[in-house]
Amino acid sequence: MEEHAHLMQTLGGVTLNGLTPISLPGIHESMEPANKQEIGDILHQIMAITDQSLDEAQAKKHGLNCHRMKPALFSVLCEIKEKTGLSLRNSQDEEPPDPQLMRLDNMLLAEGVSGPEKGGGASAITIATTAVGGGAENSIEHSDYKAKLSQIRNIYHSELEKYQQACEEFTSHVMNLLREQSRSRPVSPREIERMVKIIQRKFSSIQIQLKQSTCEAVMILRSRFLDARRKRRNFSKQATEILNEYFYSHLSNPYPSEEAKEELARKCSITVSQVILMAKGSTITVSQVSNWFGNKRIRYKKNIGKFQEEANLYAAKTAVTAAQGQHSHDSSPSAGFQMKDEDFQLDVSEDKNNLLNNIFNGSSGSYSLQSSGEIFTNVTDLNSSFLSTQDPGAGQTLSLNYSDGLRGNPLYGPHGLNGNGGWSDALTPSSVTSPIEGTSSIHSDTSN
DNA sequence: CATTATGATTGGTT
DNA sequence: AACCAATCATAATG
Repeated sequence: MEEHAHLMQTLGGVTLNGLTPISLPGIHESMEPANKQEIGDILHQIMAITDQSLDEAQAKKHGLNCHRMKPALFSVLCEIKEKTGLSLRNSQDEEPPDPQLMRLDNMLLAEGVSGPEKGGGASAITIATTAVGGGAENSIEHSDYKAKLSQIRNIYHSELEKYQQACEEFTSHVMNLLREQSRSRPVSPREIERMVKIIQRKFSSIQIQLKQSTCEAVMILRSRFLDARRKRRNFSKQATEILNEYFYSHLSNPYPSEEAKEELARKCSITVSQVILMAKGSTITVSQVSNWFGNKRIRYKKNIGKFQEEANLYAAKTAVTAAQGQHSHDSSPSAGFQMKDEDFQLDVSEDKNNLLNNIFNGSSGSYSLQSSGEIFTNVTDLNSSFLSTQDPGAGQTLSLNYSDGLRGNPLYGPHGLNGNGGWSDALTPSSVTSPIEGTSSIHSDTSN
């Protein structure tokens, strides 16, 4: 234990038995061999200090504090400190608001993560969603999104709180420590302040990390949900079935009214949820129906030939549906709902022949062509199909280029399609007679 | 991995 | 406001 005393004495930088208080720079110069040994001991003790228990250290500290020379030593320390001029003027580095942090903050605020409580939390999202579609129907995804977002929010807040608490704790701890130390060494309030600042900076960097990862999470969530509008999910088979049925049965005027759209949407959704997946939230909205018809119209018009098969299929299908009770499957192999492709092809060629005959024999068919324009288009169609004219580049709406002859059957051609790139406003009554309900008559025609 | 199909978006038109 | 035409982006397909 004497060694302790020794240590303390020498640690003060002064030899307590000497009267010269300050001899720091020249400590070795005045060293005698005996002292060397002493120094070695001291160093050894210093090295071993970490192995000492807290109590031991505390005791030592206490010993130091109670040392009679302590005030003198303290003043010496003050002096040294003054001299070294470590006046820490570098504490004026007022942190500039860090653009990155501001960016993060802004974003978190905008996303409703760091903003006010849950109520208006998803304001940005609400705007985004309502701007997209009908705004009402995508409430499923929306609520899902909201749930996930509030989850992120909660995590964020709890983490943030944790950090803040830890920071506070640590800061007060350090301050206490410094205050305690200020008894044995000079610690200016400014120094404490600086220390606190350093701590806070450290913690704020952790916070930035938190904010960053939160932002990331939100972004991911966003791209998962909101930008899922860009993410295309194919409609179910049944849904496209229904839509196609409507489209081809109203081929002369494929513009469903608002009510019709609603009904279609409903039907599609119901069918979907009933048959395939109730969960997936695969409900089809009115705007989706509108999109579908928009796409369909334009794509149909653009390349009618490509859709002939489909057209015939659905026409036949609706015909069959319409003529349910009848026994009209005498020669027609396409009586079933799911007819095979070859059967269908056969049917098509047969139809074509019929049509050819009808046209070239003076159009004595049972279906009445509406206008000269229709005849024109039909004939053109046939010609092009026979000549196998391949001009896919022609974007003109008038040139109805068929990709191959077989599909060129204009039987269910665009009766209402005029040459100007739009469906002529075929009125409903006419459509009732010929192209739509006419499909049933056509069917009887083909089966004859 | 290239191509096609298809739902969604955008910008302009009527 | 509905629609068209072009375009985007992704799913399905070969």
